[in-house]
Amino acid sequence: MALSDYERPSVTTDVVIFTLQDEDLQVLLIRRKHPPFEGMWATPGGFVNVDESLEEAALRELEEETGVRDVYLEQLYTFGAVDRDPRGRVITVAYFALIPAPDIDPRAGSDAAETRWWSIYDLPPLAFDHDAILSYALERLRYKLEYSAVGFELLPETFTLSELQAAYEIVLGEALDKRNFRRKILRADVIEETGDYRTGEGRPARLYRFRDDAVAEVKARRLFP
Amino acid sequence: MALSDYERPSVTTDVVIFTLQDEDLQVLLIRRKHPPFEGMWATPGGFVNVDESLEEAALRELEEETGVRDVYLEQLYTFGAVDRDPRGRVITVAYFALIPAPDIDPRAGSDAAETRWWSIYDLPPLAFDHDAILSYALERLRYKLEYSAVGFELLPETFTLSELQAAYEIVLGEALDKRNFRRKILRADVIEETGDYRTGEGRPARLYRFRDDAVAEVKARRLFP
DNA sequence: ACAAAAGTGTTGAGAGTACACCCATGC
DNA sequence: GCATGGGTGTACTCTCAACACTTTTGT
Repeated sequence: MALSDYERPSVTTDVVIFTLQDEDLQVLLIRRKHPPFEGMWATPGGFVNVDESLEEAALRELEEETGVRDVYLEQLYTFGAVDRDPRGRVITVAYFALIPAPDIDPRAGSDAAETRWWSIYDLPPLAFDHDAILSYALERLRYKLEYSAVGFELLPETFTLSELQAAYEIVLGEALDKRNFRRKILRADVIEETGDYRTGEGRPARLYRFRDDAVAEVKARRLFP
Repeated sequence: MALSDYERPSVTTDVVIFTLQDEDLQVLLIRRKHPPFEGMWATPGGFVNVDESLEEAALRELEEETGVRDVYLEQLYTFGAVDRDPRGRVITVAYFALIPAPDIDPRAGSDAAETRWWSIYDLPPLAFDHDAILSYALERLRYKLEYSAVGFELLPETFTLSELQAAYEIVLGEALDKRNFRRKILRADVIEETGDYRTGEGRPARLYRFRDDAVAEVKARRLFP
């Protein structure tokens, strides 16, 4: 049985790139300047070369569009409906990336008329099945935020507890109690003081950093014992 | 940009098929009768046709090997390392399936010299990266068991609480407290009595069934409030 | 002095965990 | 009547959730 006996689908990766900006959770989208879906918006993505892994392809897309490397990247899901691309059979392996706000440097991609950030809560018309990809990415991000420490990937290296809490509130879409938040995160032992303070209006705030050696997954509450 | 401008990888689905049998968690494997990895064991899988979705391909593989339909099937992960298949670039979308013990009917597949069940805890040498696929599948199954109700998919339609507890113990690989298990599962309100009893040695046991309308996900304990 | 944001404790409710004996049936 | 598996309750600990005032700085 030779591999060449089969008609092959095309394989792409799409990367949902999240960041926090303007007190909002935003994603990077590219306006398509060719049919199909001309003028609609899409997540950065492209074909997987035969000599690169899926993750390498996703990282390449990410760097092409944002210039960033070494960011959080996680495989999300593989979308493979027969008719998801009218040009032919295209299977896409979706990833999501989290980048800290200051590292932003969007660039116009080769097949894009325009590249910009959009609020995840207020999206333009999307090409292909990218609405499903984005809503699943948001669901996964919220879920992971609740039982792991991915939230730090959206913040700069040092941050105040108020900034951290605001990040969680933006992503989760709900207000959190300040005292409970602080007690819980400090007890989780995943951050440490830098010793510095951030000044501004009001009382200066202690700065913290994420502890790289922290064990940041918490056991889920079991439905069954 | 035409789709044909790109050299395409091949795409397969592999299905990790779990069942409970002989007080053990088992997976269905096929002995390869052609190179590469001739004589080693592999999960059922095959190429995705251009006119079927990924899930349809996985269901087709599942039915070809076991004859079962309408079982629990969930996408696991997509494995896309460049060198995972020595014959060329093959990306595989892995699924896992849970089937109740009585529905077992393994059949010899076209490219298999032998098909049989193996304990997930005592596996033969595996082809490709199927050891990684199986260990990830077990991890995911255990994880889902703890916060959802997938465990019922491994049992027949009616079951006793002792049978349910034994299923959980086999999958999780640890003993559970009988009183706590019963209290928690009954309070979760996901099963109901059928009114019948199973007789045998000892006192007859109440039979239960899964409530289809049950809300079977429990909120994970949050790391952060 | 006042505006603005940082920081700090307690209490009540619910869930988890550990643990040992009686019950109903078949033989 | 005894062997076998089914079925039951309580006490302690820990985590969660709700809730308001004081502290430190800049202007």
